[in-house]
Amino acid sequence: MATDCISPILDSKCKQAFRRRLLAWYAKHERDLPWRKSQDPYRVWISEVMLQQTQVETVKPYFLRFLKAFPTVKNLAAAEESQVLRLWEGLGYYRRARGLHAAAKKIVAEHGGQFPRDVATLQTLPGIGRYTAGAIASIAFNQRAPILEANTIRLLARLLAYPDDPTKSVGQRLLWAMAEEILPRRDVARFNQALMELGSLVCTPTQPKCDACPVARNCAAFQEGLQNEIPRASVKMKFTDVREAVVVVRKNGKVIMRQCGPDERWAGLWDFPRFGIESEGPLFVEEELVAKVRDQTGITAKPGSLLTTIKHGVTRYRITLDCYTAQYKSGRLKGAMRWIRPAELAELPLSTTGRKLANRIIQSASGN
DNA sequence: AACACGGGGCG
DNA sequence: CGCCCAGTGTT
Repeated sequence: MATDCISPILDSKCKQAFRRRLLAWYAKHERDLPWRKSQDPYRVWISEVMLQQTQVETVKPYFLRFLKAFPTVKNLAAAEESQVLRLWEGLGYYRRARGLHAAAKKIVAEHGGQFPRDVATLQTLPGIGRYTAGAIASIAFNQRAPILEANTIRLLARLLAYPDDPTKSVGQRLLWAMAEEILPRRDVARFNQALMELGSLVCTPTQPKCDACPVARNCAAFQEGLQNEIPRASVKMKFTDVREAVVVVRKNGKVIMRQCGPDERWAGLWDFPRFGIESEGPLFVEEELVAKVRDQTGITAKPGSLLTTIKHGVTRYRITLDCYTAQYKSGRLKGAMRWIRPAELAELPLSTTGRKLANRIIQSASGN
């Protein structure tokens, strides 16, 4: 066996056998996913961006709805950003939606509405990094471009029995090189998707189905019985607990909302007045609510009942969110704040917590 | 190299 | 409740 190979499967004969086994397996087990109906680069692009850090089952309904609203890159480029965000609502990582919209405009303006075909040019578009560029180039254009993402990191790490954290830069360098080494000359679109499919369906994070794996004989981890230890877990980020409050300030049936700025959480989405809570005890909390509502909105309001408490996580924060009502007393709205009617709430793009709250307001305004 | 960025699914 | 997910961009 050649000693300059990254792994046994990179020996050229083994490599060919590996590809053949993988493709044969994929021919049998390929899932029928909505974005596999065609190789239209627009559809591939939308799906790949939606799939960033988001599971296949979650993406399906969003993809179908999005494609119905914006069937082509021109439709997307011509859309209102708020409409794009509205269709993204609930999917998370909203910068992806803004990037998609900006990239669509750029493709129309600078590329005549035609998708770039090469990895380097694809990577100049917002929201398209090394993985997504490789995915579009290979899947839509069958270019010989490697990909590396959650499924294939795990798969390749096991094939190599790579003992360290494969998400660190050393491991990434190695695995990107391997992802390129194993690429076939043709059929790259199917090959790359087959790698991900195998990682997703067989080479799973826990309880990998090695007995059903077409390339178990190429897998160093399996040969050494290490499939449950590899890949080594990455250092986990620890959560910080924080308390936050949102306040539904009401006046003549309207509520105060604002659009989040470009450099903050939920950029482009609308939100209720929201802030951290430091004090303990209902009296001190009420005092803090009044002060922070006034500071943020310019309005003096009297806090009412605690509507609900929602727990959710954002990055490293574990947030306990208390939702209050409050009644307008005095003052004028400042900055980006707006009075919004309940009916308008339905049209604005909101975060998931914002939507939960908004639904209650819409309900109580229309129903009883 | 470390963080920020969401939210849901699953054991 | 902790881990994981078809990553990207900024610092």
